[in-house]
Amino acid sequence: MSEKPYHHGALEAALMDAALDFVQTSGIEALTLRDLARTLGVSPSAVYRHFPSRDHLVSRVSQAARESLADALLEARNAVISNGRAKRRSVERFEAIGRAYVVFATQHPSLFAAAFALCDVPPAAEDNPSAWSVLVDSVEEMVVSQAIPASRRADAPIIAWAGVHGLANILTASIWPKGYAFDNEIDAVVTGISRAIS
Amino acid sequence: MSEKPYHHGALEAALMDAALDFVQTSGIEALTLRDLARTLGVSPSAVYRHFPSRDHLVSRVSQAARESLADALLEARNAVISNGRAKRRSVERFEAIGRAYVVFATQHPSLFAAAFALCDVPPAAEDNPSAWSVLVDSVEEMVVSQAIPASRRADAPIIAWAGVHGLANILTASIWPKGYAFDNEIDAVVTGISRAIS
DNA sequence: TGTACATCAGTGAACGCGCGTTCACTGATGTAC
DNA sequence: TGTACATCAGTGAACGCGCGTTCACTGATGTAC
Repeated sequence: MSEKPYHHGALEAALMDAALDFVQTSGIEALTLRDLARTLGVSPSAVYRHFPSRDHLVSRVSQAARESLADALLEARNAVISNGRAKRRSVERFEAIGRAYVVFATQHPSLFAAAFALCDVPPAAEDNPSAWSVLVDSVEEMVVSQAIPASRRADAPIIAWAGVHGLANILTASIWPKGYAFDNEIDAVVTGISRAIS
Repeated sequence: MSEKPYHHGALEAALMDAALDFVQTSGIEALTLRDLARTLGVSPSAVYRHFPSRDHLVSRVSQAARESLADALLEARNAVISNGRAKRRSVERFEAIGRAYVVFATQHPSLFAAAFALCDVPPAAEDNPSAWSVLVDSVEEMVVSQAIPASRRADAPIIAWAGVHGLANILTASIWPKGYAFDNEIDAVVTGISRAIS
């Protein structure tokens, strides 16, 4: 470690990394410019060279969280090795995305919450990759393979997203009703979604 | 207005009312003891006569929000006038609950968020009424009327809750994907749930 | 019914804290000739 | 290749702010006799 590690260095990237680290353990609401600067051994005002305000930083971090969720979905979808035909295969890929959505949320609850945190500053660019696009593409794949009827094309994405997003929130917000223990809530919801859109 | 409106008065109830009012417009995270006291014309320390800490107040407010959600569900369910038989009627009541859940969220987004806010202080009593109980009862009603198979009894509540909770969050968090406008997203999800559990 | 006293719901000043942001600045880096 | 200068990414002190909570207190209410 040099004494001036970021002078004319990659402070912006380091800020993003440190912010994401922090968010994973403490949540995005607790994210603080001063604490972040402290972590990197930099003065609070240095942050303003790279972000106009805390809100802009938060917006960027939130987007990064969304993109890493989307990455996880793509990875899970691409990992599916199906020995079925196109029809069966398209459904397996779709269900892999759904499962991955909930798994990501339970494994990184604070990151998941940050991804959908309310934010005054709109994102400067589109999400890349975008979880919504991954979902819509997957539905289209199922329509093409005739796994689901074309008439469900419009509604299937919102039905699917609502299901996994709801389960993800329920599981991560620790609002699970007491006395009810499901081992297979992910399976129940994902297969329920498949029935709903068939 | 007397000069000492709450001296030996109903400060606790007034605090809860004012807190719920505040939360509806500004969100529960922004709720502040000092601001609340200011609103009621009372000193900040007076609040400590009724709540050991801010977190305890927040916990109570969150529970009150959950209970008013449950009230809305019951009201919607009881308002259903069905001229069908028990089987059809039980489904109509079930779907009314689902719609009411999402409608409540869109009409009172901050209250809805407060209902499920993370909270260090656990509720002192059970929710009364409890939205989860309303849902479970409704599923049971459908099983008894043979609207859904008994084999779905265990999974139906979580499938249904996930669906409406997800849609409610998506609609109120203003994370709706741009370029997609649904008029009937509530219908799509509620009827999707019915298919999923049939 | 009146009085002495205990209880209890408030007051108001103070505490320590950490935040986001601004400002004048410094010193390293990059550039033109 | 060396030098003069502009640019730019940092520093560090300061600002105003409002928070949750504590404390010794006061004065109204309720109670026993």
